[in-house]
Amino acid sequence: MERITKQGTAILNAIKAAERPLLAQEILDAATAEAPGMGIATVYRNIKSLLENGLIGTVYLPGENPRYETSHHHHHHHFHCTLCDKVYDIHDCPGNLQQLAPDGFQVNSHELTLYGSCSSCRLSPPPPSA
Amino acid sequence: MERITKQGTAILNAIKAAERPLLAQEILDAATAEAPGMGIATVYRNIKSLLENGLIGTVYLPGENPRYETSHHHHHHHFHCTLCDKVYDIHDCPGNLQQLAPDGFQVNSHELTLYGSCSSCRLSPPPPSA
DNA sequence: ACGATAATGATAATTCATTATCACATAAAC
DNA sequence: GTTTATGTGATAATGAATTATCATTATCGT
Repeated sequence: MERITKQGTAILNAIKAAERPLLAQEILDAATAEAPGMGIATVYRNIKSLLENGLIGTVYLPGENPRYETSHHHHHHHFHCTLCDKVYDIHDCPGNLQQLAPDGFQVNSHELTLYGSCSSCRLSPPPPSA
Repeated sequence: MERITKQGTAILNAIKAAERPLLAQEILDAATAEAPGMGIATVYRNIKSLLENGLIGTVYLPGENPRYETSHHHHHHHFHCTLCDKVYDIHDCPGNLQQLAPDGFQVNSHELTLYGSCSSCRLSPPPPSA
């Protein structure tokens, strides 16, 4: 990916604008608004390139496909809205959790996912089967 | 799965004895000791049945295939040893995490995974590429 | 022990996300 | 504007986990 294309630009713009981790399909949906007609293969090609360049990072949540967001260099967690399925960044952290582990176990890092309803869904819930 | 078979018994025994969540392949490995020659299809068939009967539950960790453990009816978390890749139950919990979410977000539940080295790996580390 | 039928083992098929292929379009260097 | 090679779009292929198929085996009520 050495050349600047409107598809590549749209993909990076979409990821940056979202300010939350997006699935490959969500990236396609968002970027298509700026570059109509683009395909999912282009999304995967650009994701791969952006990951290699360190511009974006991968977010894994339990039982879900990977999501991608702009590289944050600070520790953070995620909130998964069970109504709209959007995932938001949480910039707070419970801190050191060494205390939770049994004796003899050393905790080096942790991943935390919160589940519930996001602000916009609490104001106007999405239709049940959407 | 209405009949009692030595394969089915071996599978449930393996899951119970482990006292930690196992991958389908780990269940096969463990159950094969009690019922030699069994295949992975039998493991999946029995997992499905045990899930339907509520005897076991599914554990999803970020970026990993599902694991299975005996149904606990209490809230708990998991510790993933990055040296041996075993996953252990953690029976402690940081408690209510509503405070971490932004205003307007409601937290209903959470998932926490701790990463580090388990007690047995700290005593005798496994070979690097195992 | 017999018979009906559910479970198994081996393997093919499926599913679904991701990657490769290739003809065509299009950046960018000249 | 022309040239050259990279990027794209459409789609086939791949990889890996899971499920279906089917002939055979084994459970269990009789």
